[in-house]
Amino acid sequence: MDIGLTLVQERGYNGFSYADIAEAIGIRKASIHYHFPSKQDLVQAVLLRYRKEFMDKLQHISDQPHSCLQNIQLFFGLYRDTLENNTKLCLCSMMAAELNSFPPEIREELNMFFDANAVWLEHVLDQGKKSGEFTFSMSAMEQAKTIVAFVQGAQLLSRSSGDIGYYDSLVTNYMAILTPVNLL
Amino acid sequence: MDIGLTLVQERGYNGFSYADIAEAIGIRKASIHYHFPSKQDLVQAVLLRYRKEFMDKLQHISDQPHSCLQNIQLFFGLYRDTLENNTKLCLCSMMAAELNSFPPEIREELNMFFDANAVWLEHVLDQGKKSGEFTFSMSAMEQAKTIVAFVQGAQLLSRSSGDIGYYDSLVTNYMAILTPVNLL
DNA sequence: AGAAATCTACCATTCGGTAAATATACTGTC
DNA sequence: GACAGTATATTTACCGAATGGTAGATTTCT
Repeated sequence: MDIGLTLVQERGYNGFSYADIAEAIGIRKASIHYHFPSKQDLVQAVLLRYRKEFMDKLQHISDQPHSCLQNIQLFFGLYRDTLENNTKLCLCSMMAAELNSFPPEIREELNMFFDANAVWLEHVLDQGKKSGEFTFSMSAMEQAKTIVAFVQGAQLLSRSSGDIGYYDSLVTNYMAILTPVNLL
Repeated sequence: MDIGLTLVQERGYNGFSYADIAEAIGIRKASIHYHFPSKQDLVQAVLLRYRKEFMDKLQHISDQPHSCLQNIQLFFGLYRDTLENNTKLCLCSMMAAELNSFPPEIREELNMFFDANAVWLEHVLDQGKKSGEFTFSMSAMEQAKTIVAFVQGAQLLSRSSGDIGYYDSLVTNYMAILTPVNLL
């Protein structure tokens, strides 16, 4: 599953095969089919685990006594880590690009991931707005969704540019949008 | 090339084959290989044309006597059109997702597309800032790059959600970020 | 007649997937 | 602790279909 995850993030669902995983592990294709009968079973299991682990990471951030500003920065940091680790993309944006290769169940999984991101951000944004750390005119949920869209796009463009500094710059600029001028 | 473009936008580079195009046209595979010897030749030609046509559309917008606000809205409209047309993605974000399937030449083409988007936006933003239509603290180019990242992510998430209203909502919110409060 | 385009008929390779044999690991019994 | 029985896992050896691609004959257009 680790290797499957990496391969989807790097090449996409249609860009790797059972043979690739088998070779990476040093095992035979059929052994993988024993655990994951079809490729979609595999990717679904990987997706489920990915989403759970990502949610745990968000929860872990929430559990720490951070400021709202720090929380958002740590959120962007999670997506930066993915990019930093061999310039991978978020599994879910990768799979969202290949959406038409998947059945409805998997599509719903993807939307659950994006929604969960937005809900987590909503809380942080709501708190931060009250504390004066953030300024935005729309609702916290609307701002949250905008950030999710932004971070996915930022990751995509940064990888394409071949420079993680591109991501950092984009995030810095979005943080400037979010925070009151006098706090910069 | 039309069909090739559509197929990449809908399924991705690794999600279609020469046979798919042949069937759609009602022609044989070999006939396509006559015009485009390899699949990468095909996609490169499609990409080149796509970029050129998109630049023409941007130029056409610039040529009209629009306000800067209208220009940005028409920009978002171009990406909306793609989404509206059978929920396709921008060719370049689709290919950027599958970046590792392509040689450096194609990767550079993709970055040229994104850069050109940013440069076009930069002009509009710069003008709009001076006219008071837009408010942002960073440079026009930085805001432009942020918008490019945002619009790509917005398209991806909207298609995943299966609701073009998702895109509209995201764009509306980003426009609120860009424009002074009193002008809303 | 000559050029351009399309055709038929292939090719080797890879794809996801399966059946059946074999090997490995665990478990209760004496 | 040795042993048999049983699940678990991995293997070999396939399968049919699809992949990108090619050679050469044939058709179509100018």
